[in-house]
Amino acid sequence: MKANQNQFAPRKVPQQERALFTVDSILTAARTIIEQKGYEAASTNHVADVAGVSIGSLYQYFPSKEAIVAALVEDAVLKAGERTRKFLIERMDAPLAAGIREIVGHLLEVRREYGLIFRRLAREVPRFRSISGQLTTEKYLYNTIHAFYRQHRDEILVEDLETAMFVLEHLVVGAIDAYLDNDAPILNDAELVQQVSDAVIKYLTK
Amino acid sequence: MKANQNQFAPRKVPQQERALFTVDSILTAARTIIEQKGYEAASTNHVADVAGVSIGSLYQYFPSKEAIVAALVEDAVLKAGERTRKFLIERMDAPLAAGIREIVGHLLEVRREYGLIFRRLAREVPRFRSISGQLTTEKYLYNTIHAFYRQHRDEILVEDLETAMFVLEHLVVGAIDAYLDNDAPILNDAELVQQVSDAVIKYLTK
DNA sequence: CGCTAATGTGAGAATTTGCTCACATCCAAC
DNA sequence: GTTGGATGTGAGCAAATTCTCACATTAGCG
Repeated sequence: MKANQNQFAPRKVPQQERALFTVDSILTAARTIIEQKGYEAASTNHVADVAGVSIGSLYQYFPSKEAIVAALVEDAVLKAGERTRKFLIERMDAPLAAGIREIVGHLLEVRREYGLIFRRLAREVPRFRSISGQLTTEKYLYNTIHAFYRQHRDEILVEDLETAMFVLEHLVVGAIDAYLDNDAPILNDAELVQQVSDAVIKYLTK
Repeated sequence: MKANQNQFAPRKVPQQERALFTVDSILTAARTIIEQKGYEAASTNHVADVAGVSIGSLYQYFPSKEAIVAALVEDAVLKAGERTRKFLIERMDAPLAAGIREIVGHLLEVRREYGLIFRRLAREVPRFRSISGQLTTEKYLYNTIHAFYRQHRDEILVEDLETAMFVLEHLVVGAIDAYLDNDAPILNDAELVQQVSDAVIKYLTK
């Protein structure tokens, strides 16, 4: 029995170029619709319509609606994760305060680009909460950030670094997401990064 | 023309006691289902079923599925808001640090009780984002919290209090919501309140 | 009791959803 | 050019969903 066949695995791997284009159109359409109107609005027929392909083509490559979403999440997690990982490694030797400011700024960028997918899908669809809960950029990068903090362990006054990291992670992401969600923000990117970084730095070192 | 008739307004106001009970059953059922299985699972038939009333009764009092949800949101906003407002007024003269710790603790309680409704509905259903975006407990209480901070203006080093409040609000709520969402938290209530309060206090006063 | 309005019922109409399948078209290799 | 597999199509099925409506039941009141 092939019980191990991932239920989200693509049905067919595109081999010709036009097939690749089809798959890409579907993913892009799905992402656009979900970002703009939410998961509910992303019916398979609508996705196929926006993608400019027939519903049949859609089901040729994706076994179910959820498989499309799973592909989106996976893509976002991988890309955002990899990008942040590289960024962090480059900054590994930066001074604590400057490093934190850069990291927060970078996180804002990444959340702006991929955040909607994470937020919408991870929270709207309970089913995906577990996926992104385990794979969310932050957890994926736990080790890297942990390493950065350990690098500056002597400057950090907080006793329990693990607990602090949990709080910090959600403090930062919470503020960034709220800022991005806000239609009429009372501050701009630079100010947000400044304030959030300040809070993090003070929390860790004072 | 009655164009101003709220699209979420109840169709009929219950007058007899059994009708009140019916309405209440519907709201309770809807709330339970949404909290446990999310918005998608709360089909009108299912809600009526769980409530123990017929689908016809449901539509006698609520013009649409969204009207039920709107009623839930409104109720949560009002109750949570009023509760927090009273709490804050009582604490208005508390010392800054102690006051903040109590406020964060209170916010954790309130979010635990009503947060699922806010989070699920506000984020899952784009349509309700605007409602709760304007009515969310925090904004509703903006003035009260602002007054508390002004009470301690001399201890607070942050220059722009409005900006700081925006950041703080989402910092705190972000961390609390993440904590409540987390299935296997690495800290407990007291520790969370302690850490979050610490961050707030340091951010404001150092 | 008898009457009326309030309340409750649930089959099913109308629509939407995810998804299939029989068929048409395209491409690459010989 | 022919052939076979890869790709694309869209009518339409089955199930689910929102909501209506004609009717049944109940409560309150003279």
